Amino acid sequence: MAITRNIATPVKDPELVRLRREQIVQAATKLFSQKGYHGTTTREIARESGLGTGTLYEYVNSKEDILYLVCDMIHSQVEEKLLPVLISDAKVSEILPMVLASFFRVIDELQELVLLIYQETKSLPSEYMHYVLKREEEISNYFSSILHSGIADGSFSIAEDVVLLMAHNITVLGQMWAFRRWTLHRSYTLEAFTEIQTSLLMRELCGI
Amino acid sequence: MAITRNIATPVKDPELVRLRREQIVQAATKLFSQKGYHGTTTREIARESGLGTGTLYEYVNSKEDILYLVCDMIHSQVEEKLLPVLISDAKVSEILPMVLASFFRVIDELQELVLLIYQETKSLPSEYMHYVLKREEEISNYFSSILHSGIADGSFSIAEDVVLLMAHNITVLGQMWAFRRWTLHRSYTLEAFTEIQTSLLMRELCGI
Amino acid sequence: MAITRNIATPVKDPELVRLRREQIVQAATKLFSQKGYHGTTTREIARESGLGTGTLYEYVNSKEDILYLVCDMIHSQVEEKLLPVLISDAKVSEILPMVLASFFRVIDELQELVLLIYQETKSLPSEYMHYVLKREEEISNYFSSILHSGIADGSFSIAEDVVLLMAHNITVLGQMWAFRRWTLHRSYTLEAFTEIQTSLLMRELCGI
Amino acid sequence: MAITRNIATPVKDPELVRLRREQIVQAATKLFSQKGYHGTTTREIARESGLGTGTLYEYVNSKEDILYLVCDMIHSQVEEKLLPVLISDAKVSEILPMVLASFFRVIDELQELVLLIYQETKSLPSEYMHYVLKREEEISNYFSSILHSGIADGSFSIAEDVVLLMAHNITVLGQMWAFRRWTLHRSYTLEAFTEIQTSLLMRELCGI
DNA sequence: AATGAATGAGGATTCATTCAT
DNA sequence: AATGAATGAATCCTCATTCAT
Repeated sequence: MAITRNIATPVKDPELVRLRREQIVQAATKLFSQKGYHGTTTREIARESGLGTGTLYEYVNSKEDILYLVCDMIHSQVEEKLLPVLISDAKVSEILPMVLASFFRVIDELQELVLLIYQETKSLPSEYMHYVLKREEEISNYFSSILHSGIADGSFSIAEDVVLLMAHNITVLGQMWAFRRWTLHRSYTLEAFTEIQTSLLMRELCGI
Repeated sequence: MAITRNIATPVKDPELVRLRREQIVQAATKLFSQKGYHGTTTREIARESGLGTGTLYEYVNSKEDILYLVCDMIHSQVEEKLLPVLISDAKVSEILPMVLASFFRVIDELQELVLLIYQETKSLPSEYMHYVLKREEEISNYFSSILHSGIADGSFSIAEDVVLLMAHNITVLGQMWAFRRWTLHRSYTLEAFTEIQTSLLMRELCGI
Repeated sequence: MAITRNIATPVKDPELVRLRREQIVQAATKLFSQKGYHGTTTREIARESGLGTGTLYEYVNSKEDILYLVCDMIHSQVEEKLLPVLISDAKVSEILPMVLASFFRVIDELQELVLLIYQETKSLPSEYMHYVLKREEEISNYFSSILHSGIADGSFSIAEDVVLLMAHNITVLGQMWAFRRWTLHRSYTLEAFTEIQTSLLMRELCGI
Repeated sequence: MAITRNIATPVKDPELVRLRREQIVQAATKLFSQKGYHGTTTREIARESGLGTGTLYEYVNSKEDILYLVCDMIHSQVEEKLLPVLISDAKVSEILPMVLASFFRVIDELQELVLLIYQETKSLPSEYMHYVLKREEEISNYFSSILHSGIADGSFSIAEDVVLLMAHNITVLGQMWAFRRWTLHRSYTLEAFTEIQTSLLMRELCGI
């Protein structure tokens, strides 16, 4: 379960808080994607959320809070789409390609948001950054654990100390589909991209 | 030869322009790395450059110009450090590891700057972005051409249509050393990182 | 009914908008008269209006907007003072002297403002200028219609194609009382000025 | 002979000063006409003059000096074109229409400049304004003296105390051709304008 | 709980003028 | 006498945040 930073609010009803923050995050996500964090004003976020300028600040203490909530939400979405596949009880060597395919598909669907995270994380105050990076790391961890299982059952022939790096490689190569899209989409479909990356990875893992 | 966007200036002596812009870029690079593009004021850049507020604007037309110059300079530095190795006339299968080592070393040295590019390119107006992305692509192209040679002389056994993607993979995995440093540097030294990435790559390339 | 350019504002209560803009216009009018448009800063206008710097910009989008509002208001004042006389149902040959007297009196009262319009209209962006010139023309039109009636009922013996020019002459000779005041006020009282101009005009009109 | 304010210069050769100031005034006149006084920078004036930024300030002490020189030059041009006609020794009643025709023609030729004076005189510091207004008044004086002669020889039947005002009227109605041109030129040619204004004036003067 | 008007610190940019060469 | 690089005070405008209603 992901650790999430608490954000203070004077509003008592927690369900209402959840609802309003959802409105805010949805609006902010849209605007940040279009115009960037710095290019978006809190007024715009309020309007897009359907809230008053003041109301926004009942549910959030600063613009940075909003960015944090957005980042948090994006990670949740990635995880949410990834988890079902991870739980499957197929053989490891079969799971990995499936997970990769899901992962790349998620990235493809959430392109704008992945981009957003890459570009705006550094705008967060460092205390928030901690949380966001933690979430980011969790994704790598999924791949790590698959790799470990694969080594354990003999499917993969790589050294233990390579695992961590490979997990990062996978994560970053997936995200690359979002942040290098202008170039990559010209030459590859998502399917081609997925197939090539998967087969390259299998060559690394199986030495074939 | 890199195409570079011309930036208008009323100053006539081109040598002086070069000199002052160097001061400006150096100051801006430092400040942007520390506080981000949006977190840095033009006044700070001027002061750090040792110029008056007005003088800054004799050499640059906007804050965005400065960011562009910074990006441009960073790419130049990467290329400058990369080129000597690329020119070497060793066998392709020997060149690649050398190039990788150089590339990763450059990234390591210019960490802050690579990070900077990743985070701030999107703050450029689109006309500038064009140039910056072009430069970025040139780096991938170096790797592409090495891969092509390797295929040609039989050193590498990969399909032609995989080349482009692999070149991007290499570029991004290198840059990852900068933008995931907080995690990676905890577990790997630059040397270990280089060695693992190289060997993984050779497995992909040679099918061993 | 005068067409007036709409100026966007985020403030919702139209009555408040009216009130605040009135404050702003009053302050700006005073300052522009004293120091000219370019010599007045937006901060000064804000302070003189009793508003914060930021508040000013809730009711106005630029300094040019303020100038526009000032011009608009001046024309409204001139018209407001002129209309009662125009509506009177006296004979045309009697109305004209009355209208002239009113017109010159208005100019005398609003001297500074008339001057202001003459000097600063050209500082408006062309889209605004359109509106201001339209308003200006309306004043000439009042005189035109009086002259036409006079011709129709035989009071005035001038050709139809002279009417327009005479209307302009009247307008400009009136405004002259404001923009040549330094010289004229030395030699004539408003009453003398009015009497002479009126009698000269009647000679033109009646050929006497 | 017009009194002209002296402007200090470190340059010794008076002929050179005259030459350079001519360049400056010509450049400034063009630019002020196009973009207004405030919209024109001293740098632009220097460039258009073919001088260096610094050189400009060898011949002029401030931007206001330039405006003054421009105003002065415009008045000289008006006078220069007007004088030949004034000297003529025809009968007064014949001279006036000729003078009017010349005056209106000059205004027509120098439209932009007349406009310029109207709009920018107030930008002058008050000490300069004095001189400019004096020059302006001289033009009225020409008309005054013609009117006086006409009264003296019985051509005109108007009271002495009307003369001054009529002289101003004439001046302003002429200038109107420049500053109301957008409206007037739509309805009248210069010739028609001249003819109507002249005949209206003769009605005033001769009571016919 | 909701609102939106009010605020002022802060930021990018301009430009008349100076002065060393 | 000519130059043009250097300057910083000044300006318009923005926007995150607050607070009275």
